[in-house]
Amino acid sequence: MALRIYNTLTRRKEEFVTLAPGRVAMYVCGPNLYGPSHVGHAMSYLVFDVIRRYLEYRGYRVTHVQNFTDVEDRIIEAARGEGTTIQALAARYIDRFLREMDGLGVRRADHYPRATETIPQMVQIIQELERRGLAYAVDGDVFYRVTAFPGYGRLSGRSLDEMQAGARIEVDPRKEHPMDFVLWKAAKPGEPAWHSPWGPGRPGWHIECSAMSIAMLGPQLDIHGGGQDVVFPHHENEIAQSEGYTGRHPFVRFWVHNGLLRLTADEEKMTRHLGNIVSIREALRRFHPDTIRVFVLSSHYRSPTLWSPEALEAAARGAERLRTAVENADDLLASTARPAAAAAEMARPFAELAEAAGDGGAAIRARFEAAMDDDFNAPGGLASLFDLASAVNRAVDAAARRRAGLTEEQREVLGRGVARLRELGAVLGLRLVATATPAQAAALYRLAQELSRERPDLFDPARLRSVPQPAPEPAAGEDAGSDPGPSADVAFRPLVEMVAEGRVRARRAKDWATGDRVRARLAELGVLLEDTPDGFKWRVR
RNA sequence: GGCGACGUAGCCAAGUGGCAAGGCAGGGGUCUGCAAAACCCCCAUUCGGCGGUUCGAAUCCGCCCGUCGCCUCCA
Repeated sequence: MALRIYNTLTRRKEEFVTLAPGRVAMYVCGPNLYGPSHVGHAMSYLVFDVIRRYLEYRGYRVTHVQNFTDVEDRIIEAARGEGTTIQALAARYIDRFLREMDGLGVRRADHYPRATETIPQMVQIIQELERRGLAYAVDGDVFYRVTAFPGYGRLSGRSLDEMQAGARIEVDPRKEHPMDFVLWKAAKPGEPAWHSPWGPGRPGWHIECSAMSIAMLGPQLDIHGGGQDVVFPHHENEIAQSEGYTGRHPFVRFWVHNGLLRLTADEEKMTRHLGNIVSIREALRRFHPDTIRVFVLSSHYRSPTLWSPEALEAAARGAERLRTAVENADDLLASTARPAAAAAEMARPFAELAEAAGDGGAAIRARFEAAMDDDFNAPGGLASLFDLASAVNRAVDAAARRRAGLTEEQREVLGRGVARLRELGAVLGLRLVATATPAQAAALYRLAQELSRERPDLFDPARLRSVPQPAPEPAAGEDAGSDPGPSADVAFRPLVEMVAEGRVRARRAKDWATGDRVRARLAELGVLLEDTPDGFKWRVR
């Protein structure tokens, strides 16, 4: 079956055909670097990360370009407010942005062009537009002449007349038409400026994406992405600029726009100037990256979505379900203690798992691809993963009920099931590996200290001293701490094991009260201890 | 005001003509010292409302109600 993608330009799903066979040129509008990014940005970049991963899974070679807007009114304003330069401000937020993307598991783009590094190309484009009668200069400013570009308004589905009628802002009287937009701004005193044929100035916002995408990917793109809020005017203007300059049509084959995130039901979209945001850093402190992904992928990328505690909690439980299936299957595959048994009760779940994990028409892979081929229907793809996890769980459960080890064949089937779950999970960017947050590691260390002080007979103080102390928990406060991602695993494992083994000693002595108390304390930290016939198991929420 | 989306169980959410995926929550059971996880069973005769087209509609058409986006910086 062929991949179909909804194209904002045509308002239809269209079969995905690339300009060059097997290759995809994809440009995604990146952040303006005037401040920290929020989970609305994260949602957009997660969506395009999954699109990129799926295209690569489908065999395309994707060149993924994402820009950084590092000169713009707000950045200048923010830098001035902090008494720093736009360069220093941009450098700081780029560094932070990339760490946050890493924390979310967003794969890095192939190129991250920056507006300030593309000024000569912008000047060249503006000059050419001027030469072609598509732009005009007034007092050091240069405007785009929208009436000279026939297709203006097509992407956003509106006509110049409508927009003129609905205009709500004061129009610069120097503009020939109210919808003309600025390509180049004359510098005001004290502002960063570059030399140009029109005098010192800086680029307008829209021109940078035309210049950067043409410079990195050529005159035509396969996919250009962004949030639905940049359809107009940003992307509309990009078409006018790029096609006006290159004369090539279409500038973009597929315009892909994600729906916007809202913070609460009675508020509008999450946006920095309204202040109704949850920063990516804050989200990563509170949630496993898989939780954030499952949340985002639970609704279709074009639907508007609500960032709600209930939905995040459901996503956390869902991510945990997938992760637990992988962990439990791995544990069974790793254990060799029990004799293999090909019990009759085990035949059916293993046969069903074999089918689900295979490559036939009823297999999970086929369902996954059918969903993703239909305009990246990630909720459908995710649903198929849950069904695969259930099949894995049923096989593991059958073996557990028989208290049986696995035959070679069963081992092979289960191994294939888990491998498939990991493989398709990775296409959605899911790690399916538990990670603890720095806060959890710090709290666990305190618990271990407390226990070894109270009951040194059970919880060995010498052992605690041999465990590296985790980095202190970053203070609350937006800019505190430099690392947003979960990174505490090194110190975490020995700590959990030290505490859990002490609890084993207590339980061996039938001291259920101590055992239950320790389990409850760990649970408060998000560490779940489970007792199995083969000893304890633990996992992180 | 103009343009465009959307409205599916307690919550989140797929499904765009043939008897309503999946997740979370909830109820009952198996397992367990107690738990947890997992497994089994149950949980929308119904898809905002009213009409229409059709043998047949959540899915197509019309009207109404509600929500959201864009029209201005914005992922």
